[in-house]
Amino acid sequence: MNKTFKRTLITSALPYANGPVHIGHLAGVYIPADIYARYLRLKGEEVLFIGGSDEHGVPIALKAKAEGITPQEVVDHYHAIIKKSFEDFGITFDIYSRTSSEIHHKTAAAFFRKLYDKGEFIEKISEQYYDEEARQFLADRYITGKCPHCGNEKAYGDQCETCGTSLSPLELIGPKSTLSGSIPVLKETKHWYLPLDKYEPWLKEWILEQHKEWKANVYGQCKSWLDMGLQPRAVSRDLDWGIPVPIENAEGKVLYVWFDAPIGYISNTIEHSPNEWEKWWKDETTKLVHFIGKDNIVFHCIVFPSMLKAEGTYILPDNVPANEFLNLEGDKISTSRNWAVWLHEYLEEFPGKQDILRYVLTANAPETKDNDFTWRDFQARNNNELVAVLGNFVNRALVLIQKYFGGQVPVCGKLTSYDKQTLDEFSRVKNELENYLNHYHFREALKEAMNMARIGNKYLTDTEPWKLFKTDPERTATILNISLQITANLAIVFEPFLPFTSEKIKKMINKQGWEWKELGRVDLIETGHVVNTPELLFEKMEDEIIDRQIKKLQDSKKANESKKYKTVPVKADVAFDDFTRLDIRIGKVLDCIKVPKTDKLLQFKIDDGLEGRTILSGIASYYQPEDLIGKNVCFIANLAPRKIKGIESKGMILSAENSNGQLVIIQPEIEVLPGCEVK
RNA sequence: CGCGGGGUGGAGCAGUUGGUAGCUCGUUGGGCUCAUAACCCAAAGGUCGUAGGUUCGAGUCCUACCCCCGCAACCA
Repeated sequence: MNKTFKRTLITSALPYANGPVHIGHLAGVYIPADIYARYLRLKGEEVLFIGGSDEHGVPIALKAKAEGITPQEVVDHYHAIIKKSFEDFGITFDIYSRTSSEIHHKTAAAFFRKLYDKGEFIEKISEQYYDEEARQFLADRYITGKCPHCGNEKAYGDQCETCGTSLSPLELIGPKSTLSGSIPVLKETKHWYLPLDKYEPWLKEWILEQHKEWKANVYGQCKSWLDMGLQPRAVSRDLDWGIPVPIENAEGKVLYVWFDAPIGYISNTIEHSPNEWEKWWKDETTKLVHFIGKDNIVFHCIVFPSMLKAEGTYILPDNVPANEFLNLEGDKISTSRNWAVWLHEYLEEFPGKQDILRYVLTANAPETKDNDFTWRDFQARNNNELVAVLGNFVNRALVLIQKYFGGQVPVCGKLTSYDKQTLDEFSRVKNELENYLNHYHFREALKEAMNMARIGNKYLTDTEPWKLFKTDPERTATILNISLQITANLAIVFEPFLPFTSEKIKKMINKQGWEWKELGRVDLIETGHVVNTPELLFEKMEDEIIDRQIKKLQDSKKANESKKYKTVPVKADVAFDDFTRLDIRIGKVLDCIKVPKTDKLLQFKIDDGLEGRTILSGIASYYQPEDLIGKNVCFIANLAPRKIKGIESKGMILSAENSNGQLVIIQPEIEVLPGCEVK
């Protein structure tokens, strides 16, 4: 904590190159990282800001297969889009590289090899499902089968979405590969594990004792993991896309993505400065900061540090300011559902308006909890804050100078106590601002920056130079001189947040480049200097533009749903006799309650015309229990009973699954007696 | 009793080590007219999720409960 650092190494999570990047990426990781990097550079500190694409792993391999191209072609495509999006948004990476690069392959392999030679890995042989048709081992997620708990036919190898229990692929009844549809076979495979349990005592000391200052969400997450106890984690996979495991007899095995990806930070540093990269990674006076989203906390706080520790010569992160998630119009951002604002599309539709998005995403950044991005909020913040406060002040100051002094900076006379008070206020805000930035509170920092513009507006309104000009031109000169100095200060203070705007201001006042330490000075622009004709920094955003964006989102969602929905092929024929063995009936819901401690389960008491029965059904997400009471439902009466959550369920309530996954119960068209058979 | 984060005026959020709640936007009224009907001032509006407890005093500590979000090999 009390360490004095000489330089700062900033890393930002490597985006996965199987799709473009959206506002969530920007808000959670890249904008905060960029603000921090720009701020430190402006202070004249030595900074290196690292980014890059994460290009290995199963999903990319699968996407390539599905599209009939090579994985390299997939990542080439998205890497280019992602890289350009970041550039266009002014994310000032010192290097943005990629994990498919040769240098990364070499670095990651060497890293693995060193740990291997040091004996830091455990070797384990286990049985895993293998798809003989696709000729590869299957990740848990790519195996489906019947859930042993609730009987759902479409449970995944890692989890059953219907009853929510987590599974291992071996538990699935009748497993099937989602790749080829074939039945996978168990095959022995050898993998290397990093024994995280070995590092547990050290991690506890390092995080829980020495880094109490980490953000609550980060610290809490780590504590939770450490308290639960750590398990060895596999660092290799059976796959043909990735970095080959660099030891003998390891054909067909690659480094697992999470092992390879963080090493990308190192490789990219080497690529950027091959001769002095070690000063960034192996010198205790370097401050290492990882900017990530909350899904990456465990990798960056527990796994990667353990890797670095095992290697032995690297420094560890000083802080990991992870953000929570950004939602969009009330819904989770989702690539597969196309519920997102894509950066490359935003840039096309709002050319030159990067700073508006940078502003909105910073002002509403999910720093302490998940936040919501809405287009209405986007519009309001643009119109009421950027236009009305910042843009307006700069415009006022410059227009007044044009009007009264022909654009030539007038003499600053004696300062009144009000002038001094204003400037004092300025330095107070400056201190606050720095404090926030130093502690990664970018949302608050931005608010303080805006306060500087507010101070400017208030200053003009209070001093009323337009009234004074006739009677007291000297005083007017002083006021406008100060107003212009304030404008120059705004150019400095907004540089980390709104770099394009800052640049525009500098252009208008016909000046270039100040350092952060000059913030608060009132002699930034000398008397007699000529400023350029002012133009508007921001424009009002009309309703139609916003409405169009909202409509676009809704349309793409709809299109996506109908496109995605495919009628499932009809299953193999069954004999009539088999059909008659199934006893389907109508029952009346006597009572319905939610099963405690579950998300999806409803417990039904059904009048079946006999002694009544209890049935559990996983439809709580779609129905209020009380709404179902008194309804007729269709159920299978002779399904073997099964205990779920300790309650015996006798039968199964039938429902139809809509394209969006919604379950809708089947009801008879008119009221029928409980216990009627369905034929 | 799985774990973590969150639950503060209409909306979005601050509240550092406990001392009777702040900010931005919105609303209402007023002022001003240099400015993109922008700006400035003022007011209204909160029993800080609920119930207990510790304390002279709690949004801030403790206990229980409720609600929202997320939770490891796809995703910031």
